Amino acid sequence: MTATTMSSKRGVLIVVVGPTGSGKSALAVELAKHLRAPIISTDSRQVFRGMPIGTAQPTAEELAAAKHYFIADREVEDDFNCGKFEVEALALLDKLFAESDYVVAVGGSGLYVQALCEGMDDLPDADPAIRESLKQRLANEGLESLVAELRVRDAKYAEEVDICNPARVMRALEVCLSTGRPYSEQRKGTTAERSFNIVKIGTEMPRDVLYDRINRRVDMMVAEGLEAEARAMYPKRHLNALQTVGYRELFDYFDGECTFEEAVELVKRNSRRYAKRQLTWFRRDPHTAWFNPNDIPAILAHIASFKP
RNA sequence: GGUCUGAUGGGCGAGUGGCUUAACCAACGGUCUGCAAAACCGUCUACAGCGGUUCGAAUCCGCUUCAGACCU
Repeated sequence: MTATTMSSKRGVLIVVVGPTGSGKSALAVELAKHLRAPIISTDSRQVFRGMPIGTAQPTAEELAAAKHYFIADREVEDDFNCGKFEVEALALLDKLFAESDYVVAVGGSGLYVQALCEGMDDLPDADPAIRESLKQRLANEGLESLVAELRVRDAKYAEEVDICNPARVMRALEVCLSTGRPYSEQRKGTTAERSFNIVKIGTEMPRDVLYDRINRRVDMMVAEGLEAEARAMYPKRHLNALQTVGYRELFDYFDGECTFEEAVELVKRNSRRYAKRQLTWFRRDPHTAWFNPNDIPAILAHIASFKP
């Protein structure tokens, strides 16, 4: 990014990414305090109310230290996705940058970060009726049937999708059906222009240290009352918001499918796997500079090179 | 000292001469454009050691080492 393009921008969005349990939230608060910046969350689960422990939402202390957005500000019944997030977050940033040179974004949802920084193509939300019928067909006719239809409606995309992945096949079909046009034709893959500069910071640490932190954090969640939180959500377990590590495993325990101890072990394992997937996602972005999350001076120095 | 049993990849655990990548778990790598903490894909070829029998041995025989059980 050149100095001339930078000078036309309104401010700097500091995007903190990294695997779960790597200290993103705490780092974000530190940066927010130093830069007098608000924080917006790029986490697909922390947006919901009623699940503060299992999703490791910022603590009351952290929330008091900086203004947070997209934290526990909607119900689990509400539809939310990366597309909605992009629209709402951009509108919010427009206001925030009117008052602050810096805004910090933190969260572990790679797709949300992508939506915020690169933008999503203009594709429709899922039509509930279409999605439901596709789910039925998947259950009744199998994935092959859906793949066959995709070949007819969008041969190009059928060639490149992972045809073993029902979620991808269904989404493509869903877009074809709701727009009457091939999915691949509408998927531009272009990177949106943003009115602010973006600095991406990744939190990095040795794998064994990370895993140890994750394991201990799960134990802490249990100590803080994860079970009761999950039990309160049990009646809503079919909602997408509850398809979340830390809850699904306890739902299985409530259903008598495993012991409590086994459920907790699974929460740990699935958190580790989630962390690994996050790393795979975030490592791919060459714009991310990786730091030890405790090395605030180095991180601030890096940010300073992107003055608004 | 003697007898017996066992020794399989990080773990568990099949497989008793000739497709076995056993399976599973963990771990690791990867994919990713509206359910993304989701949904997927891939990798990890071991048989305690040595020698022998055989066209061919994880599988049969002998010795060695180790572990366990039992006997004196």
